[in-house]
Amino acid sequence: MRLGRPTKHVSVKDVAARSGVSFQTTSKVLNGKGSVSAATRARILRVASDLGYVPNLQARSLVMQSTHAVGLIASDFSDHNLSRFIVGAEREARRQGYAVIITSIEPEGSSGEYALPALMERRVDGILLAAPQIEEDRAAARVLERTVPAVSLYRVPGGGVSTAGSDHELTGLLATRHLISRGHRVIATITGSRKRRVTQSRLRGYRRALEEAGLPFDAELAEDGQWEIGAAQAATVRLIERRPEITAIFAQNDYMAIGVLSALHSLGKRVPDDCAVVGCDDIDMAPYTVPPLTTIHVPFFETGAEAMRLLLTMIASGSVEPQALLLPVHLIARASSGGA
Amino acid sequence: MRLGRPTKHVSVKDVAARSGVSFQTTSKVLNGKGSVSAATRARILRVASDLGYVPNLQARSLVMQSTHAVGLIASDFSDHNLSRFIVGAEREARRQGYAVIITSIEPEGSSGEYALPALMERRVDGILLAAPQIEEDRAAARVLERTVPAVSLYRVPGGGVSTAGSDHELTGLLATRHLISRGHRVIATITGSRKRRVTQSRLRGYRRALEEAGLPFDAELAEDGQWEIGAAQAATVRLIERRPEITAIFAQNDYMAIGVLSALHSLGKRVPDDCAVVGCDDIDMAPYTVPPLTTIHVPFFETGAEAMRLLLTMIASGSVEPQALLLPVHLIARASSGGA
DNA sequence: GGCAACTAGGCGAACGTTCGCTTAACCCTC
DNA sequence: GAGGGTTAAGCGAACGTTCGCCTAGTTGCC
Repeated sequence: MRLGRPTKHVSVKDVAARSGVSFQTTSKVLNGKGSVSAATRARILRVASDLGYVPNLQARSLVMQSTHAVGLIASDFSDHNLSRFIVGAEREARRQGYAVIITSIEPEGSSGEYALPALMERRVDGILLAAPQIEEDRAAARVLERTVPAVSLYRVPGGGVSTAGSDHELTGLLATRHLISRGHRVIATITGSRKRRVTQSRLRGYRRALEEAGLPFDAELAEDGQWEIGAAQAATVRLIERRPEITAIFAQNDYMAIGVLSALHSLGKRVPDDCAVVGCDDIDMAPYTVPPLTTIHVPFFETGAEAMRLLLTMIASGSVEPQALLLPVHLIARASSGGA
Repeated sequence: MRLGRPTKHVSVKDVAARSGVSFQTTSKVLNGKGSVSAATRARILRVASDLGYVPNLQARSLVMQSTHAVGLIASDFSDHNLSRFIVGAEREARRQGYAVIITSIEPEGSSGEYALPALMERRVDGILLAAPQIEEDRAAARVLERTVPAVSLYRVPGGGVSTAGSDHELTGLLATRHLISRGHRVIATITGSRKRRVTQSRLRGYRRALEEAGLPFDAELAEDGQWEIGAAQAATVRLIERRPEITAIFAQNDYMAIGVLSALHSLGKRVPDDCAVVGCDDIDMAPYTVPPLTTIHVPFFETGAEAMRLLLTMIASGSVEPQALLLPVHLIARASSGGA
């Protein structure tokens, strides 16, 4: 049984006292700076390890004026794509010796309300934004432009903040082109939340592909699925009832595509024979849906890593010119579009 | 266009200088301590807000000897269940004004190697462990027992660390009982990694249910699916080929259950008529698989919140008696077991 | 009108670092 | 043997806070 409080932390002064030198000399040794004789250096190092010395980064960052920590503001960690992004970002940060402080914000919440001030208080060296709410948060945008380097997954009002993401228009384009090349002429689409930029970009890609093929755009073929399985399922039912001649559906993400598959199944439609389905994102479940889902691979992991890399570069260089990173996407053909 | 570096942070001294008082008095006002006249209090607050003063938590924690930050060590954020857990934990931490620093560790990595020292350097007040590797990491366990309050999702060697989790044996029991009550007699199971405790607990529940019903346990009916869709799919094929009389499969998580569904589909077996399927975890996709998946609901979100609550209580009270939190689970019957 | 009690605010120290400057001792060199 | 250069180590200050103690000035009371 343990009794009492965890052991007190040992400081550089404790190490110094035990080795009979000043604490500044100890600091020099521990940082490999200044000139210290081999004998005392060895002695100090031994004592430090004996005592279990662990440097206090709080104190260090106070004098260094840099915490080597970045903040990550996310809307919802349990979103699968977002968590891939976070994994990529965290790993890159770790590789470069940065800590990551996370704060999630509620779906309706603004980042300026809690998350941003909380991170500023902790004096993070930079901020990675992965919350779509920022697209409408002018107050937060103003703060971000002035105070700390930031990279966002979504466009920040004013455009003064760097962004990183994949080519969403290309995503819509590739998906729709694929369906057209398979001979489909009546292609419906289920979109994410309409007010989001991703949605608009992917929709633009969809329309461009139709145009290329000389097919008309029909607003009745586009339903709002709000990024949710259930909503997409309902949207699919509405779509098919309204327009039975539909032979293909492009869902703006794989989650919704799963809802589409589920709806088609319950309507007695065979996939891909009666209706083909293409999703977006390439979640790791995509190869295992029934039937396996054709989708556009979106490099979330790499986006996270690249976004973090950009952020850390900005921090290191002190540069503030906003950049816009755009990562490529590609189609993965599986059975749901008669693909493989 | 922005030019130059982000603005320098304003300190309590800056505020003091502008208000014509000592910085200590400013500190008092900002913290609501000590007695200050209404006039100067108002003046100081105005100046602070004009200058955009943001307290520096680094400096504060240096003197307070507490960072109000906790570390979270996870194996893989993109694991859906884990991210639910993290969301719950983060939200509870935020509610209580704590920051969360995340570090993930690679599948083979030990937490002692990087994650633990990194968090100790940052002087976190406590650590939440969500990495199964800890079950075999004696070195990390030793560090944890001595230095900092911790709560783990997995049992830590030595047992000196509090744990939080759901009742895994009950999980296996409920799932198997359900299948038995539906008339099944040859029930296979697909397990997670064999060396993990969860796997053993769920397996124990499975065996207990069989025993209760007077059914024999047959090792040939238990296949290792390693928590992965693909492996589960392959395992299902092996299982069905070896024992065509199987009429039900209990998968130790929903991911693997999806692999099972996919395998059964490709084998031409109808679910639930030819073979019933039950999963575990109740991921949000479970209602939308084809057919909808019967599963055991595991409260990951609540587990995260409760684990964090326990951790913060331990921190606040200075108590170190290890506790073990066990959250209840329940069955959700859907079509894959002929349920609803 | 003298003394206690309170109020408003100042001051010094501490938390654990890093950094630049100074000092003491030693070794060369002319 | 005096001067200059080098090396090893110490010292003071700073980073931005909080905290306890001290001191003037005001008020209240008998």
